[in-house]
Amino acid sequence: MVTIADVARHAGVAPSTVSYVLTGKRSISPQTRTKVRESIRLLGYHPHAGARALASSRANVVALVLPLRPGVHLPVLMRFVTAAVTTARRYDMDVLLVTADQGAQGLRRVAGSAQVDGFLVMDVELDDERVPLLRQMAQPSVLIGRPAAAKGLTCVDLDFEAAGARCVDHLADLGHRYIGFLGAPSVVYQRNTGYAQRTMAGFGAAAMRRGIASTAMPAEDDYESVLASVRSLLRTQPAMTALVVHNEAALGWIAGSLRALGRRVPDDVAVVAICPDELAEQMQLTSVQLPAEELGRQATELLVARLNGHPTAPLTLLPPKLSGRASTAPRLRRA
Amino acid sequence: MVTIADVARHAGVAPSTVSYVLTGKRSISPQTRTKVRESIRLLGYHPHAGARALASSRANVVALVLPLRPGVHLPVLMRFVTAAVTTARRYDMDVLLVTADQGAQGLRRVAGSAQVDGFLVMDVELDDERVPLLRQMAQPSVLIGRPAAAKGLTCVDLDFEAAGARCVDHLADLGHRYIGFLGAPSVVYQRNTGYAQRTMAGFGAAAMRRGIASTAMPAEDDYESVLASVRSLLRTQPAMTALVVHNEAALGWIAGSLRALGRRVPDDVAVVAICPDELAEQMQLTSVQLPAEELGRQATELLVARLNGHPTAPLTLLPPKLSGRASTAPRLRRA
DNA sequence: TCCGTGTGTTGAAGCGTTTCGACAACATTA
DNA sequence: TAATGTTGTCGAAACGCTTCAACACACGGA
Repeated sequence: MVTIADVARHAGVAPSTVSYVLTGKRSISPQTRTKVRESIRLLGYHPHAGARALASSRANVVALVLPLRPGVHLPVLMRFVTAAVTTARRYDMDVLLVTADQGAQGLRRVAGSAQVDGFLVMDVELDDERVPLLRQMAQPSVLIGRPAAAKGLTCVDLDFEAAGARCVDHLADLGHRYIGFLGAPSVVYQRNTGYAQRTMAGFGAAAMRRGIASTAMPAEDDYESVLASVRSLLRTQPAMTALVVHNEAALGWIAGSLRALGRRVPDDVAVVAICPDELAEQMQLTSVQLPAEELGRQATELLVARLNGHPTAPLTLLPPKLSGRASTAPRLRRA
Repeated sequence: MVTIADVARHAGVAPSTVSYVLTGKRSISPQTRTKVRESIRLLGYHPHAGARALASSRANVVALVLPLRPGVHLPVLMRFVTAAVTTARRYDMDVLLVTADQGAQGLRRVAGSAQVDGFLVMDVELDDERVPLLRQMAQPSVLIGRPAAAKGLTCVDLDFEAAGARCVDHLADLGHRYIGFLGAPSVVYQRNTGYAQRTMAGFGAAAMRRGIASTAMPAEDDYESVLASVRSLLRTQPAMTALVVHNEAALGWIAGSLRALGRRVPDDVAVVAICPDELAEQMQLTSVQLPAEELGRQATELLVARLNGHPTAPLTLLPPKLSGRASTAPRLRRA
């Protein structure tokens, strides 16, 4: 293995000088710098990560804590992962994978052994067992999602309340007066999942604000129950001309269910989804995006900032973005 | 930070003794061992990963090189990842994520800095640019899939030839004499993708062996072209009573296409898929499993074996397993 | 009694970095 | 001219662990 001493000898300088060239923590004359750089290139030198970690107490690795439990939408997850890895690499950091099944136990181990400098935690629940642990750890962490007690933590999330409201506003602007909401499976609400409840709340409040009648139903993820939920919505509110859907698994059956009940999209019923843009694009649905990449990138950047001692806002909420597509397109001229 | 010296002092022994208790590389008396263990617990000691890596030249981390490019089936990928992480943890190793977009460059960096002890490489192509690099690296690697030049490498793969053959045998045993094969999109074959070609080869050879007429078509992943492919198969071979499908994206449209062409599954046409078991279960298709977990586990175990200096077979082929389901179920009594 | 043998423990020397204080050499100011 | 910065480089001391050679001790056999 090529060591820093080899490089130093080859370049005719002291090892510390090589180190300073590498880290840039002291000024080095241009001549020396290029000389050292050349030696590094020639010898194919790579600093030993362990030695570096030991001496600097910085591993240049962040832990990515992934759920991997049933019910997570994998395409979204992977986009997040990609974004996190890419962003981390931009700051010369690597990513260590910690799966959630290792639990708090795993976090403690990884943190205790100084293997990582910080944590990126995905899929946080409202009262997550890991949250108290994260708070008392030496390493900083950034959470995707918002636990109930977010005090002292850094969180990144889509502003789901605003997302719910944005759907209503869009539809209201198009002239709709009776709007339905098709939500996640009811277990999700029972579990006290933050984003689902926040979306509902935002939707409801916006509807009230705009003087619009709203009706909401949960939906399971098979065709039969989607159909049942939609039927129930239409029965409750026969004048309904628009539907907001916050349920990725149900999306595929919405159009079919409506058609089965004699309504066409978008002529009889407009549809707005809250889902990854890719999915909406594929089905040509107007949608509020679930910006996985953006969340991943921002979370990683916040973590890096904290690692460098910069203060960060405790909560970063991404504003929702709506993309108009065919499922609400030609509604401007309605009564 | 609690160091090994703190533990040693607390337990009244030398630091080296603590180290030996931890690693088990020398015999330690039961009394001393429990005493040390107790101190470790009490003080909450975790060995510093960097220091350990430096001293032992073992990082206890394996790199997982993931594709993350379009076209990979994510559910399968994630199952593989989970299996790899879980298995690695069983051997006290962690997993560093390296995405393929970092390319050979990334491999070199990670390897050079001694950050990892070995590589787990997924989604290997027939002539992969990383293969020559892997061969000359100090750290061992295990590949999922088989490059053309596998010499000097350790590979794990499903025996796709046998999988193709297994489908034919199953159908032949049920009495089918005219069988169709619906493959991946044609680009996949153009790309020289190993598993696709091997499956085809196995299918064809088995059909010849059993004296069965076979017809094959590629299929793109939208409904229209699946329908077109199926129609083309039926036109070429009107007596066809069974179909082998090696195309995950097409699976959802098979039954529909057949119905559109006036054939019911399984009464008129039996269907066997080659895909993850979960998918097949969901659609009630007889299938040859794509054992993601098993591949991940085996690959990791092979890597660990190599790390410990044990010799390993250059190629591990998992035998295909067929699960009978409704799509071929009641065919035993056919003419 | 002395010698080998085996078992359990220790001290010290690394492992390859970073970083701190020191120190020349030179530039700036009083 | 002397005092005071500045800039670029160096030497050496950490960092926390593993591991090797060495040692103390108890044991059974000659």
